[in-house]
Amino acid sequence: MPTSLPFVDAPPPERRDAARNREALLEAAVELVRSQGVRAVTMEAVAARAGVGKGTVFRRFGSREGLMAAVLDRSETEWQAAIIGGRPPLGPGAPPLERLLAFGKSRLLLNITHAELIDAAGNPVPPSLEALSFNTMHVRYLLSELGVTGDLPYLASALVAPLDMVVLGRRGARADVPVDRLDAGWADLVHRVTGTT
Amino acid sequence: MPTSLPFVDAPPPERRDAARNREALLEAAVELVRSQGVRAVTMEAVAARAGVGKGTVFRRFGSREGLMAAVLDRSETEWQAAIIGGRPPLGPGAPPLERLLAFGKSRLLLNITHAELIDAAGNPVPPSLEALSFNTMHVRYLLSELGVTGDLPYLASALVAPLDMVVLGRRGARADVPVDRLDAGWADLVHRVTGTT
DNA sequence: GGGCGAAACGGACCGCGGTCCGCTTCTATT
DNA sequence: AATAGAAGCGGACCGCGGTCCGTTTCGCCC
Repeated sequence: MPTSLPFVDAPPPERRDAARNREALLEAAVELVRSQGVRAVTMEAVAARAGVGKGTVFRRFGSREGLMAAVLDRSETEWQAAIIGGRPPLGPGAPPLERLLAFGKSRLLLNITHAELIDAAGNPVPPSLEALSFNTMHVRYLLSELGVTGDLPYLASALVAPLDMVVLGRRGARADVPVDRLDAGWADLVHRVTGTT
Repeated sequence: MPTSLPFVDAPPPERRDAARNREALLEAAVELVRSQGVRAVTMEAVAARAGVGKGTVFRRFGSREGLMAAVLDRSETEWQAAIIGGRPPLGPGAPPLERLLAFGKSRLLLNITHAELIDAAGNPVPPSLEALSFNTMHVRYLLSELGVTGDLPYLASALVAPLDMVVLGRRGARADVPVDRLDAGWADLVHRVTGTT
């Protein structure tokens, strides 16, 4: 008798050695980022440090971007938890507008902090319905709470975009603009879009 | 006696062979893009097609991104001319709001058309005050014409961002969203930001 | 035309991301 | 414990972006 009843059609679990290697690789990657910066994280270096072959890194994470995304995922998950179930004004409990502004500021800071990593993580793999990222979903929800009408998915993307631009640094705001100003600018943008004062 | 008086401190002109090679390389690159797509444009392929060495390509364009930017520059310049001095509503003559909306639609289409190329061109080289790209400068100007007050540089970037997001495809709108909707969404955004109906 | 310094050239070379495939290790089953 | 077949492994190999430096070409001046 199996120790736990599997869900029907559940994908077979990861083999034990595979899981061990995944963990070792992730830890190696995190440590390399911490000690030598994102640029030093080559697939071979990570493999060597984890004591496995290069092929294994690619099997587990698919690509360098995938590996970076996995590294990023740790802090990102934590942050998302703070949004979903944390304390106000980031988490539920505060009025929507306040939450929205807090979200923007927090996301901005996070983007700046993890700029290199986010950049190295690139686009998430699936080119399909990932349009509904966590960020846009959340903003979209807050907009609806605020009673904003219109193409909410689009408006949400449009609001999130300037926050990301800072990181991508592409044809837009530059890093030498002080954070306060970016934050203030975004707040103004939010007010204009939501029609609040 | 020199055939033309040089400007003071003007950088020495390009040597004749250098100019010839630049032209040949650019033509080779354009032709490769046209016939085989952006992905096929490897530095070695371009060099071979132009009948020069690989090193020359790098000397002229610095990097693959630089080369792509140079290729892109051709159509981009033409487009910019249409904005600056073309016929209304894109060019001067139409009311600012109309121009702004025309700009958005046009830019959106252009971004979609040249998506691969723009992506391959990456960030422009100088990480300095390039905050003032042509697009943001123009939007900023139109906003001021509309009498919008506030942090105009920021608002301009924020408006341009969603247009670019389509291309970068990052954590935002996806390619499978119909263009009309992107256009309509952007128009709505403009109205909200500018406080117009 | 000849000579000279500077600019440009070209291709061998390097590092890294990514693939491939023969070999090893795990685990379910009896 | 033995076994079989699937899952995982690893490192040789490839292609491309980018660098380097000895050689060639250019164009100015005599």
